[in-house]
Amino acid sequence: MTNGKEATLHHRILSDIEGRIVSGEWPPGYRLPFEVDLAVQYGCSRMTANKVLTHLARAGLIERRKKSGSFVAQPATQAAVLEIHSIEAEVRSLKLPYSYRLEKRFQREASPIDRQHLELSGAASVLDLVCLHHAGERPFCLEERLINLATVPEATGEDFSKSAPGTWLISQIPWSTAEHRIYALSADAQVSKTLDIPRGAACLVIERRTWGSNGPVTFVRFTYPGDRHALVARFTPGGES
Amino acid sequence: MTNGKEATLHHRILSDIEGRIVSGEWPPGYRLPFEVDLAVQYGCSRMTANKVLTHLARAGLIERRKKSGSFVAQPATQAAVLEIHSIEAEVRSLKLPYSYRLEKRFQREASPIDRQHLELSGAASVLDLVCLHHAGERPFCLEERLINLATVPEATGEDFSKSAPGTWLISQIPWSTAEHRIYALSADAQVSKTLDIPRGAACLVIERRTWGSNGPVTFVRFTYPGDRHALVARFTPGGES
DNA sequence: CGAATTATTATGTATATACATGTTCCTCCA
DNA sequence: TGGAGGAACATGTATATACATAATAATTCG
Repeated sequence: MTNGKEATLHHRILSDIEGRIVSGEWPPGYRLPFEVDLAVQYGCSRMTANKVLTHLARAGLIERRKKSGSFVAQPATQAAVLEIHSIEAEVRSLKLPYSYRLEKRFQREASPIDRQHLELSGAASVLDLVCLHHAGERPFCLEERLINLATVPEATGEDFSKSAPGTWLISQIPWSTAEHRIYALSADAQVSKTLDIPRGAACLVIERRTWGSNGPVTFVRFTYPGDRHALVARFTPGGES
Repeated sequence: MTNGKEATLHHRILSDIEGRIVSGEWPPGYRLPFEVDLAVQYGCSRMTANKVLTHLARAGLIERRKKSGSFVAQPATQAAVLEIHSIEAEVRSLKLPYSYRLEKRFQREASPIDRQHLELSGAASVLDLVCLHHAGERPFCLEERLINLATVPEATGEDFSKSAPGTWLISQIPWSTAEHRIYALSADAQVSKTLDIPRGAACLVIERRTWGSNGPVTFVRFTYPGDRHALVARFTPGGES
């Protein structure tokens, strides 16, 4: 990862061009040399140059147009990568003992609000869970979750009293599409009591909607005491780390 | 973009394999067929199969090990992509009139706190800006910014009274690395007055540190009234949109 | 029997080649 | 003059080939 030096031709050319772009030597809109010219310049075949340019295009650094050539792209919207770990991992990275408790567990027909959260159109059964994650003695995060039993019927047989539903779900639906909404909220009576924070204290709320290949899987809202937690997102031009 | 159908061999193979992985047919840890076998199976050359697997590896769906083969990866940490637009674009997407006002502008030697924010070790001059972004009549976002004059000396000549420093900086340093910290905070006296919200109201705070190829560029803190703003982040297994 | 050596295997990188495809530009003819 | 048609061009995709590299399996020898 420290990347002592990947001395392949591919990497050399790639990082050279990348360097020229991020340094501003080749500003947005600049037309870079044609594939054949790059090939001559770096003493490689066109295929290799093509691969590098394809790579850069996929990374969003350049745009390619037939006949016209390849151009340095305009960095339109900053796209930062938000890594979302499991809560247990988060707590442990703070070097605090982690514990988990299931507060409530209902199985019921989806209410209109449930259907809205899960983006369901018709009737469906859902599992409604409320869990509390602790870091040491103090509550760390409140988790309110809906599981769509149409796509994850196996959830009926799980009681989630010992381990959090998030980790169990990943074993069931390993690869899923997700959409997150992040906002701030003042703790109401319920939240302030559950999280043991003053009423009105700022909380960071993360809502996540998850889809598998068979449709909506789960909706979850994490509520964190705002002064005890922060999300971190990163962006590097080339991608990679 | 709607992707009517990219009927290239590459795309066919790619989406086929991707489908098997996200559907769970090939679960995490599963060893997929060797390149030569895939080549036979799809009636293509090994080079083409290799390209597809390389693509999948870059997208993080598989891991490759020499001699052993390629394996479906464990989706360790959910990595969602957070698209951060300019504030003007944000406001306009809400169909509200946007306006901008510069509140303060200082040039000074970096204080210890400035240096900490910009991750500077030695002495340096900085530009300290406070701006207010409005949506319609109401304050939408408070921007507190430090600009490192060592890397962006041109900023001295800009007064930022008409347009926000963010957009100007992008024209100076188009490609930059950035790190974001997102958290919730209760409005103190200062913030509540500036944003015209009750004291103690929850705010969403986004701090961004930016580096160019010549070092630290800027540090900025955006403070949003929490009930009026949310961030959205997405994740799709293959990447792409 | 066990350690060192060698062979095998699958991926990694690079090249030369071929043809397809979408643009642009130029030419030629009505 | 203007527009249809085609040549030129740059990228896109695919193949066959070659050799490098890393990891494992097999073999050899002290």
